[in-house]
Amino acid sequence: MAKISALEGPMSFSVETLREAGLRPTRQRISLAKLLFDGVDRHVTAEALHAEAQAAGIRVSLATIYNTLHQFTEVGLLRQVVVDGARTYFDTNIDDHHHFYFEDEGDLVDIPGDSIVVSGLPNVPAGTTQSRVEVVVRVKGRRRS
Amino acid sequence: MAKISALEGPMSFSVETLREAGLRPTRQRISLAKLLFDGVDRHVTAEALHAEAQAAGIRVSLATIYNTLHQFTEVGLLRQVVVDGARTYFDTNIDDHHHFYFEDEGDLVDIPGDSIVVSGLPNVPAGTTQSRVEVVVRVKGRRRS
DNA sequence: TCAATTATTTAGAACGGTTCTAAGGTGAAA
DNA sequence: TTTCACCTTAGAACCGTTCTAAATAATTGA
Repeated sequence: MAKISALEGPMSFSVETLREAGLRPTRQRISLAKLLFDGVDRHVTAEALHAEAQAAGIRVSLATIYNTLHQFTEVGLLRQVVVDGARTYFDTNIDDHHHFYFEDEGDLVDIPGDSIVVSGLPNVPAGTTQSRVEVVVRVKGRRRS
Repeated sequence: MAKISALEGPMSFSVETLREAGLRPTRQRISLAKLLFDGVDRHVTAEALHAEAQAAGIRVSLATIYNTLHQFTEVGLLRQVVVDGARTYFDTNIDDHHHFYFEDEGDLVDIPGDSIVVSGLPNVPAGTTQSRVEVVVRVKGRRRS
């Protein structure tokens, strides 16, 4: 109880964020939040986050990874991105922005929000509301590094 | 190229186009092509096309539906659209265009190609080539009919 | 503090769309 | 026709994801 503060890292995330979202700050959620919100925008799949947690010595089941990713998405801490039918990506950048998707590598990269402008958007049909506009720039080939 | 079936009879489309694409004009492929390229742009899932074929009295297995949809996609007769992690949509409209996706109904609708303009696209990383830009306008709620 | 209460985690089973397998069927060249 | 490469098929396998129900952990209240 008194040691929770020792788990908090140097970044902006705090256990208060979880409490405010109505989520109990459990060991698993705190550890995963630390991995995810380390200050750098990230795109993760459930499997990838699970592997990363294992490697970091965090004991957490795959079911909890899925639960946590969905709960974080529900409370607006993450955003789900669909670019590949085979798996689901979660993005720690929840601001308006778009993506490069590297088809050959299955890798997703942010395009800064103010660079792309979409104009000429039609009105949505009566009875519906626009929830968001997604632009994916699909890219083939291997990046030079 | 996109609207051949609207200009020619469905029979000549099927056989000629399949031959040119290097695909044998089998009973199954011809029947499915007739369903798909009837002159109206369509978005189908494998399961939906299978059900439609059954209803039309066409004997074809689900495996063949999948094979055929992929082969048609490879030769440029169809385009694959990813909007929902749970299933794959195939679009008979292969021209440049974008989509409305009705999240509550799982339904995909074309937005005419010339209405939306995307500007400010960044250059793709060195070593890669842009394969396509996809815009999906996600919509919530139920359309009034 | 320490039950009592409630939320969370978990292993493993189940699920659903898609792909694979290997055996039989079919189209086309000669 | 014969031949053979291509195609179709049923059913099994696959794989990411969700579900289940039992164990565990966080919180509440006295």
